[in-house]
Amino acid sequence: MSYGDAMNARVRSAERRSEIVRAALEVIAERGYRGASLGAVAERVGLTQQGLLHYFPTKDALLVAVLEERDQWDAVPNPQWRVDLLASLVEYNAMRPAIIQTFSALLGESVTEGHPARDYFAERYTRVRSGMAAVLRAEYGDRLPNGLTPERTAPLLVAVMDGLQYQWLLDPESVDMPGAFRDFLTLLGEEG
Amino acid sequence: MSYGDAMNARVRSAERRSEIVRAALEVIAERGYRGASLGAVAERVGLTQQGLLHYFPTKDALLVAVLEERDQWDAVPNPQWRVDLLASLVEYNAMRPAIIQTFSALLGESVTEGHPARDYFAERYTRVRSGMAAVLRAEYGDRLPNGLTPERTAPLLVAVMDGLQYQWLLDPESVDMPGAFRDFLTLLGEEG
DNA sequence: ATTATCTATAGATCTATAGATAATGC
DNA sequence: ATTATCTATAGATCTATAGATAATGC
Repeated sequence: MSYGDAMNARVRSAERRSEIVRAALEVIAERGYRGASLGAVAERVGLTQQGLLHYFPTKDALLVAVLEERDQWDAVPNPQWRVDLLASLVEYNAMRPAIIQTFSALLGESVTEGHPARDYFAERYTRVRSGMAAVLRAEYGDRLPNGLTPERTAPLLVAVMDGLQYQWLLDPESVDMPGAFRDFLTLLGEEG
Repeated sequence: MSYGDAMNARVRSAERRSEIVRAALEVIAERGYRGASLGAVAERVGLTQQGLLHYFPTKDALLVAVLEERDQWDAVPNPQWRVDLLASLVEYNAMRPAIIQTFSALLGESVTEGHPARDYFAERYTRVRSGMAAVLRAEYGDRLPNGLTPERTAPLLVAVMDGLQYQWLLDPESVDMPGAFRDFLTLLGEEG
């Protein structure tokens, strides 16, 4: 008996769902959310579009699953982190263009009106900024060497990460994303 | 006779085209490029969708006009600029959420495969980075006070501008975009 | 003549619903 | 019984082409 035979229905269904989510990540990377069709996602997992709707009853439900997946994949920073771990994260990201492309495309779309991912990103950035502030405080205390507070530095840190991703996705040959990010960290760590 | 009567056909046609481009900017801000329909743009200028196609024969042709408009509106930085002019530019942007939203949405979409604005953005960032490097060199010489070269600092400067725009669009109450950008400039200007 | 605009419409999509059929699990 | 999947299809869009009509300009 194969491994597959030993699985019960619940497990198999969960696996199918995560297969579908993975396929959705790919299709969104290629075409954005609005441009991604259920049919294209379904085709990638060998289902018809209607078969896919058995697992996710609407297109928005599938997007929710994609966003939840992300929250698992890269947790919001916690104060245990140190700044040099962020540099490693950026290096790791540089090896996964597809996933970065998915979320960069979604972030861009999310600023348009009534976009289903808008609240998700707004809330996520609130959390990420305060998580980053905590990381900075744990590392430097209430003042960074350059004189700024952790709370004022956090949005800059996040902005640099996101902004570099766009430049890098558009022109990976010309933009050394991890190197540029380390340069930014150097700026933070120096005495003002 | 009214002003309108004095205009010749060429002028009137050019005005119509720029009305359409303005409407397209709005609709793209609301729905992105893929989500923007020609019909929605046409409606805003009191035309049918087919009437609009008289001025721009395809949807992509309209996008090209939108991108050209932008190049006029905010020219690529030139070395005459000083760093504090950039801070004013960011303050100016903070008064124009709609236009920032248009181009943030387009930038996000542009990283998806075969997007018609992709080459535009890739080339634009190449120009903007080298323009920014020139601005920084004019201000600081070959080394910034913090020790980085203008060429290594330019991508960071651009990333901060873009990244802050997303955070600010998603949550304008919580993000002081111009203030954060000035903080970043402080970081650049301090002795390392 | 040329320009501006309209109606009609072809041809592609896309999401979602309805309902059938086959396979799986208590 | 429930779960997985399919076919058929309604109902909305969307872009673009064809061709008519009205208005404008040499």
